[in-house]
Amino acid sequence: MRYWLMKSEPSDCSIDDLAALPGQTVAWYGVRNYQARNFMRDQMRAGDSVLFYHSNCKEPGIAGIAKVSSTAYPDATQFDRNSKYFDPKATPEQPRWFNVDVRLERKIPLISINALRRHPELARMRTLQRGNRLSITPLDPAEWNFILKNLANP
DNA sequence: GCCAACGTTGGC
DNA sequence: GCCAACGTTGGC
Repeated sequence: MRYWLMKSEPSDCSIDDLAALPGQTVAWYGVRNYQARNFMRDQMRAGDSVLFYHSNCKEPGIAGIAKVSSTAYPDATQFDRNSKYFDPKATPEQPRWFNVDVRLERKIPLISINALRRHPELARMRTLQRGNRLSITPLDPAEWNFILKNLANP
């Protein structure tokens, strides 16, 4: 079982948007970065734990706890001409992009990026590194445990 | 809305 | 296969 941090722009899908969806589950479509795709396609399994992170917004930070609820399957938006995620080079026979489903476990009081930066235990998190842009990053179990124990208590 | 950092593209 | 130009990300 692995641990992940997944970024979502609240203007696109916020934690409250996720909570309002049927089954509180969302297809994590629209990832168009090969490294992030490979994480989903090759390493994610149902039951993996996820930190749901709000990015590119007024208060960036961890907004909830979630779980991966499916293995990866072809991202439907790559075939949709009307989608901004349409990829003319992708075909159903040779899909390029994949997504998993993510289900909300619980919303938590926002752990801001500043709060995360305050803890030396988390200094190695990819999301906190300068210039990091990956929207999906693995977490060390120790980082997950630290955050859950110290920062995400109900 | 600025801009540094990074990924991708495409000419050569 | 190099690398300059370009587009995107995302914190500030």
